[in-house]
Amino acid sequence: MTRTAVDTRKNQAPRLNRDDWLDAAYEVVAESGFDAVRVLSIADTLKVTRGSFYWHFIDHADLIAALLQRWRSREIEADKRLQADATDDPEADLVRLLDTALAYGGSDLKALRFEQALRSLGRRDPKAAEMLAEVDAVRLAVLEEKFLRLTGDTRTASELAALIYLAVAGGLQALARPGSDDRVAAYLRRVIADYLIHRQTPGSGSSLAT
Amino acid sequence: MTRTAVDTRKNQAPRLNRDDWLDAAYEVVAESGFDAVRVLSIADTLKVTRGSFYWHFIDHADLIAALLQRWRSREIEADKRLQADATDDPEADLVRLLDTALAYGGSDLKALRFEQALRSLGRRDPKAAEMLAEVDAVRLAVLEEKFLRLTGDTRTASELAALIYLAVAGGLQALARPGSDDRVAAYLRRVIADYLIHRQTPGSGSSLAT
DNA sequence: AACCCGCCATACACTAATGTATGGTAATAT
DNA sequence: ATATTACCATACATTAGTGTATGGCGGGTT
Repeated sequence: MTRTAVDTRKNQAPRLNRDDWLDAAYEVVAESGFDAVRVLSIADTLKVTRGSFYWHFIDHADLIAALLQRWRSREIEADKRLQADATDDPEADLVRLLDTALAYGGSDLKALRFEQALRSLGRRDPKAAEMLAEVDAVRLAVLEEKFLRLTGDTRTASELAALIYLAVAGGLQALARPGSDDRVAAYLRRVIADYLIHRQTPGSGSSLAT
Repeated sequence: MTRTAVDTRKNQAPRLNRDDWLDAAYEVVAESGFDAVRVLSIADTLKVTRGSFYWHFIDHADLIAALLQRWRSREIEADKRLQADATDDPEADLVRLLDTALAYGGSDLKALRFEQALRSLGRRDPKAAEMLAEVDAVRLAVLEEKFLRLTGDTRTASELAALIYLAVAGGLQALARPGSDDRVAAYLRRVIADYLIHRQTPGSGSSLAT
């Protein structure tokens, strides 16, 4: 939302670039969904007119498409970084991945809501659906590899990977709701870790009902 | 989408009632979300003008509110029916609930997409969020009761109930995507049943990768 | 100093969508 | 038969939003 462009013009508001508009649109999507992206209202928040928009973008569709592409490339980049942090303990790696995903819901709530809005869009827009499938596949592959090294069985690995991904997806959906606090995230983290990663009856940790 | 009102007018299109409009709006929501609900376009599909709409509804907001309320009452009713079908075998009941939920995604895809759209709306609209929380609580209570009788432990029951609910929510999200077939539903059904209800390493059933 | 270019403002045309006011018509009640 | 009611059509006013055409202005270039 802050204008990132370096600008040498003295005592004047810095001029905008394409990313500034994308950042602002990102905010709107995270808060109100893709259908709420209005060129005019974004221009207002950026303190410019639509003349700026139609300089940086062809039209409204161009903005949405650029937003989707930027999201995909960033997500795939993030996944590569996660894979680089792998250790020789797949179980610990899985817990770490789980923590990242759920903290993703705690700290970077904006990114979470953006993805939820994107999934909502994916039910109508084939391009969005395709990008979601792509990113999902990359994430699933990471989980699958960990579970394979953990269990030794291909099918069990793919099933546990799918299951934990679904549970986290459902959990993040719950976390995206306004009013859910950090205790919910902690609860989810422990339950998923106990039942799906360690796969044993939980013995420690705090319940939600305290 | 078909006009349900009985009408004695000879050789003429039957006139509409409030529910006919709600049905048509329901379709739109399931296909394109709440933001796509347009009075004019619905009037077109119903082969009437907006004069009809503003007879049955105060305004656009009235339509949305009525749609939400009808959904809630129907969901709670459905839940009561499910509870009435309970047997003395909680494990079998759980599997049956799971089947219903996932077939819900297979057969009544419309209802599934409507709920997804509603969850998307719930992130902005407090009324929608409240209704979702209400229905979620009712569903969770059913699951929890089954798991309690199955495991004997209160905390384990609540945790397993939450986990299965999240997994199903995530699974339904995957099922709502265009292009997912029945094999996905069957896969989810077996994986969730094996790992969360029976809680044992799966031995039978078909993998997705065939 | 004149010029050009990147970025934005302004004004206009156009479309889509909501809501309102009013009249019409078939069925029903009186 | 007339009146009333329920339901809908028509026409209008209004607003919001997109896109386009053009002009302006600062800043770097030659």
